[in-house]
Amino acid sequence: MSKAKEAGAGADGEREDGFSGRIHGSIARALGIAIVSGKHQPGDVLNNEIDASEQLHVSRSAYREAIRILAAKGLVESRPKTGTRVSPRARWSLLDPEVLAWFFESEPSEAFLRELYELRMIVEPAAAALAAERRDDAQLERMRAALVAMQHETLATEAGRAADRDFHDTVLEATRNAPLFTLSSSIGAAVRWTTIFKQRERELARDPMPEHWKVFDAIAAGRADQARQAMERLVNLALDDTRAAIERRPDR
Amino acid sequence: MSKAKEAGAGADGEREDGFSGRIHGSIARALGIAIVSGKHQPGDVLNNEIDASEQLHVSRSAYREAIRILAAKGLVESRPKTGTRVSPRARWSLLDPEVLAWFFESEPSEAFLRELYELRMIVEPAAAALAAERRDDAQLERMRAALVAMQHETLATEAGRAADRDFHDTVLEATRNAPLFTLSSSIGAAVRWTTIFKQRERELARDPMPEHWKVFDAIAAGRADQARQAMERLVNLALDDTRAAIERRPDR
DNA sequence: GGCTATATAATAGTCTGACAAATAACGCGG
DNA sequence: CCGCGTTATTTGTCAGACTATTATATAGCC
Repeated sequence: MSKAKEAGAGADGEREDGFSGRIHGSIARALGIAIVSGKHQPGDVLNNEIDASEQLHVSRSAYREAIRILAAKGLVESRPKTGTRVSPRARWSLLDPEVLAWFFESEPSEAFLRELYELRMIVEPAAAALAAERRDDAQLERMRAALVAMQHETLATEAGRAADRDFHDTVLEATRNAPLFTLSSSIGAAVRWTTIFKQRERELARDPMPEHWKVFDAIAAGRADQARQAMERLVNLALDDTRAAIERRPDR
Repeated sequence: MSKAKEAGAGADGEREDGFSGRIHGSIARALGIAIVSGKHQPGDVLNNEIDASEQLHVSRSAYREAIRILAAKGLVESRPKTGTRVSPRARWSLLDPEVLAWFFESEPSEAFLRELYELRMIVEPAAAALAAERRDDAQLERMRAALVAMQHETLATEAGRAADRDFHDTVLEATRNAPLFTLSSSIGAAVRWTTIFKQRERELARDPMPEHWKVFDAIAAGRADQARQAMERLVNLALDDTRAAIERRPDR
């Protein structure tokens, strides 16, 4: 009863958007989702800071910090007198992990998914080829361990998915190319959110292990072209499964 | 005497870091550069908000907003009691346009440049191939116009460089792949900062127009493979010139 | 009448100072 | 030696006032 702030509850407070932690973070998230989902279109002007912060029942500074986050990711742009408006899509940092996550929170469009896979199809095979030339023994060992774990756990368990992630991350790390690593890592993580979806749909999609092992073998043997082709098949396989899952459930 | 704030001047204020505009922006920039240049290493803890904002002669809120920007780009992470610390490099948004710009402000390492070109070498040829399949007439016309302008102005003038940018941007746009567009656009812009450098060094580097026209012709003809190969040669050419410029002036 | 300089108003930007919440580190007691 | 509450430090949040910027409207000038 002492702290009037957040006990509030009832019908007025509208900040029960899930978890939270920091207020500015959750507001940025909420606004970010509203933007990438098209609820706020590029060009739209947001409410001024005073009104907006009042409606959200937060202080102006917290709201402003949220806006700074969105601005840093290219989603909005603020200027005095004009206000804060949603930036054109071309400026959005579409590969930022958080932005990507926001996309996947409100069922991304099929077109966007396709584009993401297309990018993955460009980047990951090339990464595998580089990895074949540059990996060291320790990395190779981590890849093998990850695949073994993945095989035992399958993609149905969290541990299995973690192992999958670990394998791909190690491949990227082995390219010794930092920008490539961050890029592909974001995409991979985002796309792999659909793995759960995919898994839920078709009882168990095609077994991905053979293709994974082929990638591994090629990298271990130092055969760049072979690694590239194997990774191409692997991504294509994932794309097929995801596409099938989407077509079977066009629930919106 | 009324406004005690910014008259200050003299030897105490240390915020003359170039242009500015918004304070939080310039502080984010300054800190960002300090981080990407290695002045603040990953793991390092920044001064607490009160001390830091005092040292910079800004309010705590302005400083906090700067930190939010850096956090949004993955450069730092703050938690109560522990403070704000520089994140491991793996979390940095290396492809964010601003982060990239900060890198290029403090002479990026040769290794980083190499990695960027490597990524460009992966992405841009693939983009050219897609563009060959998907471009429409209007885009084709813009590419031609850009190349004509580029040919007249040469890369020595700002107008010429703008035309170059325009050509590459249109190629990317023609892929009709938004993530690919933002990605390659950032890289291209960043790498093209070195064009000035490159141009300054060798009186005039090799004429880039023939390769540009070959890319254009292939895209116009709808020959994906040919476009890919032409773009490969183009990027390779740029890489060679840049490398030559770096080796000739290892001034730091 | 059309153009330019100026006033106006609306908005983000900044500052100050206080209090709240989280949590790592410490110390106390079992 | 280990668990558990206490404390200190730091970020997080709040409130309200004032400043700077700029788009728009207005008035003045040619």
